[in-house]
Amino acid sequence: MKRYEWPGNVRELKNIIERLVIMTPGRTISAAQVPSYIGAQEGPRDGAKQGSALELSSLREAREEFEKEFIIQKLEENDWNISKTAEAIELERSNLHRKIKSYGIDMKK
Amino acid sequence: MKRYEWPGNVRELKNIIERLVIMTPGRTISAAQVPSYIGAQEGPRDGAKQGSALELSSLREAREEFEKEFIIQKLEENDWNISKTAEAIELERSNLHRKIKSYGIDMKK
DNA sequence: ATTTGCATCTCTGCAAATGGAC
DNA sequence: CGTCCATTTGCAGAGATGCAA
Repeated sequence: MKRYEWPGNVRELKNIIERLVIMTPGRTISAAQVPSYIGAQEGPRDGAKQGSALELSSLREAREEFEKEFIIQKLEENDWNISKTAEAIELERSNLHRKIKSYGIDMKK
Repeated sequence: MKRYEWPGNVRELKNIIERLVIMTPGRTISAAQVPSYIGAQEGPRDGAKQGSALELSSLREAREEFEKEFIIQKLEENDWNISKTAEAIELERSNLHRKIKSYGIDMKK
C-alpha cells in the first residue's frame, strides 16, 4: 500500500498546501496530481529540475515552472488551439509560440 | 519516511487532504474551496481579496499573483528576513525590495 | 534594511516573412 | 496560382535584473 511521505513539519506542509492552491494553473486541481505535490513521489528528490514548482527554491525556476503548467492548462481548456489560448491569456500568438517551444510543451495534435 | 506522532493539526490536515483527494466528485478539487478548509488566504494581508491566481485568465496577472504568494511563502520560511529570503530564492536584495513594494506585501514588523 | 541610478539582459507586441494544407 | 491559417523571425520599446552606490 502506498503511503504518502509527509513533510517534516507542520509549517512546511501548510505552505505546500497553500502553494498548491495558489499555484495550480487551472480552475481545478487534478486529484491524481495531489499526491505528487505533497511528496508521494518515488525516489530521492535531489536538486534537479524534476518535480513541481512547489519544490523549487529559485524564484526564476518556480516562475517558469508555474508559467509552463499554466500554459498547458490553458491549452487543454482551449483544445490545444494556439490562437484561442493566446487570446484567452492575453498573450500574442507569436509569444505563445516562443514559450511553447522554450518550455518544450508537447503539442499532441 | 519514519512515522511519529503527528500533532493534532497535522492529523487534521491529513484528513482534509484525504477528503480532498478521495471524496471529491469528478476527480477534481475546486481550488477555491481548499483555502476555506485549511484557513489559508486570510488574515491581515489580503482580507479584501477573494480568490487567487486560479481565477485569473491573463498570464501576466496569474504570474504576478503567483510570484507574490511565492515571495510571501519564502519570507515566512525565513522569518521575514530580507537578506536570507533573497539568498534563498536567488534574487538580489534590491530586487526583492522592489517586488515587496510593488506587490504591496506587508512587512508586519 | 531600503532606496536609487544605470548598464545589461530579457520579454513583449507588432509586423513581416515563411510554411503547409487545401 | 491563390487563400487561409499556423509558425517563425526581426526589431524596437518596455520591463526586469544585478551591481554599486
